[in-house]
Amino acid sequence: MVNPLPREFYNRYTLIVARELLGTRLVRILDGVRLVGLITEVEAYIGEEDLGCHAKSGKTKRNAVMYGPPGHAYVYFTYGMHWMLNAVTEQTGFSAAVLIRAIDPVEGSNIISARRQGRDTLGPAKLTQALGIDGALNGISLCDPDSGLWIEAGIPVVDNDILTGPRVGLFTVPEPWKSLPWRFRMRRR
DNA sequence: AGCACGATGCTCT
DNA sequence: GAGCATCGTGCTT
Repeated sequence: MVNPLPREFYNRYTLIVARELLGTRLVRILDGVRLVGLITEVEAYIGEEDLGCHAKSGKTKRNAVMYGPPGHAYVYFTYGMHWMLNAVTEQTGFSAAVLIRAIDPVEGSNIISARRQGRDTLGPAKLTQALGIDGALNGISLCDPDSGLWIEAGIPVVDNDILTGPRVGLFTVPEPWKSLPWRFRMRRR
């Protein structure tokens, strides 16, 4: 079954998309094998006004994908060794995205676990490493299965099972951006 | 369970 | 040259 969320899903206010991405299924075809994880934690990054967002200084070579159409993957490299996966949101020309921060493996768990050498997939760089996501996927469409990476509908998540809080790792970002509750995660069992 | 730290290289000023 | 939307290890409590 291959049924990616449609582009219109992503073409909405980023906080709505972020909230609704919780509980969806992140699907990766790696070496012909299907690896799937439930998305359990995300963060919203919204436009040039948001001083925590990569677009805060305008369009650059790195962040260009965020200015493009919604429903594409914005994958960037940081800390000298880590790849981060984002889903581009809102209309073309507006720079916004949702960072995928954690997944719960539900298909191909054995392979995911092996790729992680037994460690977890709760962290933005951990899940990209687990699923073999890197810069080669920057800019691909999340609405086209041929890309080898997409997001499908998953399980329903009620508000009561969601925790919000400030985004992680924005050490030098000024207020109020540093503390806005733009991180969403599913309550741990 | 929590904190400190080093790894490591790309991007933008 | 500074600054990173981080992770794993190793040490302390």
